[in-house]
Amino acid sequence: MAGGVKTKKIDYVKGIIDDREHELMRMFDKRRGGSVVMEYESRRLDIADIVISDKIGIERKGGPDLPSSITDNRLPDQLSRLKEVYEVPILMIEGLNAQVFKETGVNIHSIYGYLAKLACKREISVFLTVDLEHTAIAIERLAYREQIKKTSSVIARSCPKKATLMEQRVFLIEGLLNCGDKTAKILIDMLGTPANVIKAIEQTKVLYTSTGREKGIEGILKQVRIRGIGPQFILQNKKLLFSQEISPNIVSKLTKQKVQKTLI
Amino acid sequence: MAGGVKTKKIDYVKGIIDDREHELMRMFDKRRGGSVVMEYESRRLDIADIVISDKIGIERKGGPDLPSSITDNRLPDQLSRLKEVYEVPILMIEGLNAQVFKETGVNIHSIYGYLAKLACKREISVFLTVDLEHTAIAIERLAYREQIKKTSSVIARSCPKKATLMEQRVFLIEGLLNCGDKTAKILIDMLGTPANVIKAIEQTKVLYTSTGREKGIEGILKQVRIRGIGPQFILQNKKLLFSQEISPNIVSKLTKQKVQKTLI
DNA sequence: CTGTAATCTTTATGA
DNA sequence: TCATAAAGATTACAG
Repeated sequence: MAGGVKTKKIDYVKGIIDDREHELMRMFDKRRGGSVVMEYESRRLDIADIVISDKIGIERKGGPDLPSSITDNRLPDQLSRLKEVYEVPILMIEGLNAQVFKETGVNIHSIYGYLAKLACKREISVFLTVDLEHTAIAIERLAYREQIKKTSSVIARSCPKKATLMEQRVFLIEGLLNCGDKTAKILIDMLGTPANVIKAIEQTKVLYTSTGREKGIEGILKQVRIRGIGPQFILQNKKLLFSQEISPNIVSKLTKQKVQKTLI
Repeated sequence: MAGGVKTKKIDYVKGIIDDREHELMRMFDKRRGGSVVMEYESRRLDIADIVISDKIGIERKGGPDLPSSITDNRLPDQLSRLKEVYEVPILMIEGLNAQVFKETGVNIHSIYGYLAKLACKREISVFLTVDLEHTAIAIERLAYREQIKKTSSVIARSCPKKATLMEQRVFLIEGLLNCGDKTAKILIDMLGTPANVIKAIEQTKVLYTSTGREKGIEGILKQVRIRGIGPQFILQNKKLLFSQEISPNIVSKLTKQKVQKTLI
């Protein structure tokens, strides 16, 4: 191992930083060498301080600067523009501590009142960091999540390799919408295999009243009388399993079409 | 003004506080006399630490406690319950400072990684305070806003999106054997829908050498050239999806056969 | 949640 | 065809 060229894995993320944010850029430079490195582009930005993707725009606000920027209405203005442009607008507050409140003569109530408003309206995500370095780390993490990790990984679905076949099947079917282990177990048990469960969902029809409201279901799954399997279950999972309406884009469209065409 | 009985205007707000939050209650007691006084009720709460209305539930987390509660999955659990019950779930982080990070052995990246996730998903509001007193102030402000001011407080429920359809699909396909988020994402992307992935697995054959060793695969998935999809992947998942060789027994065999027979 | 190490699978290469 | 090594992905575990 000694002398070996054991290469550590490095992920590169991109971002655009307002050209006035000198310290932040220096900090990113300094942090090169970590497991995630930020390859930023410096540019004059009107709306945000840092942009990570089309969706995510960040307004960075130093703790000492926060109170005054609230009272003179600068921050609310910036944020209202931010939220109009970015789907995920983030206010990043850096280094807010007791000291800050001591020094500024601003009424504490106005500051927390404003933060309370943000929390209630839920239009902006508030992100707090301790100091400049942590701000950089936080931005790296946001970029990593947005650019590298992408797939939700909402719950890391690690099905133990040593599980029985039945357990693995239940686990798979649990991935359906509105389906916990209980429902999954019964479905597998009734229909035999996961493939049959899929097929059953495909072949089950939703019945409507004359006014267009869902009335019930018709088909195989009607006979499986368990709570939780009704029109909603069928509709949602049909969409999940079969709907073609989405346009993903990792691979070239041509290759994709070629591959999909070979499916019978 | 001197000697006059000019009564200061006082607003009274109400809240329910978990009976284990002693310091917080003491702090509210101490603050009586301010322009907003909290008339709290102490009660054992299961899912929040402070409740301000049927809409707003607050989970209070001390800075020093934050890192560990993330790594052992306590916080994610608490928050997921919180957001199920309250329309406006709030995580209140108190006294997060440099000291805190020094003391815990937890990786900084983990903490900001989790906060980044919260910010991106926008399911809960994060509220930061400097210390206990400020936590009390913040809660007063929230309550004031909700109970007294009332104006337009309630959220626009902007993006209720729990997860995108794509994420749900990846989640489902991850249930296959030897399939993590990477492989799942590519499969969905290539084949369009989960149903197509299943179909593709069904239609892919495993090739053997004359001596009976697995040589490769033939079919649609051959064209999806990614590491991780070979004979093993096909064999294991075919068994998972299609093999009928198992006999579970929740339901009577007769019913089961009747149901399965109706599948085309 | 992140980092790292261990394990497994496919793929490329050489005999 | 077999054997081995390299590359990539997933799983398990610790902090």
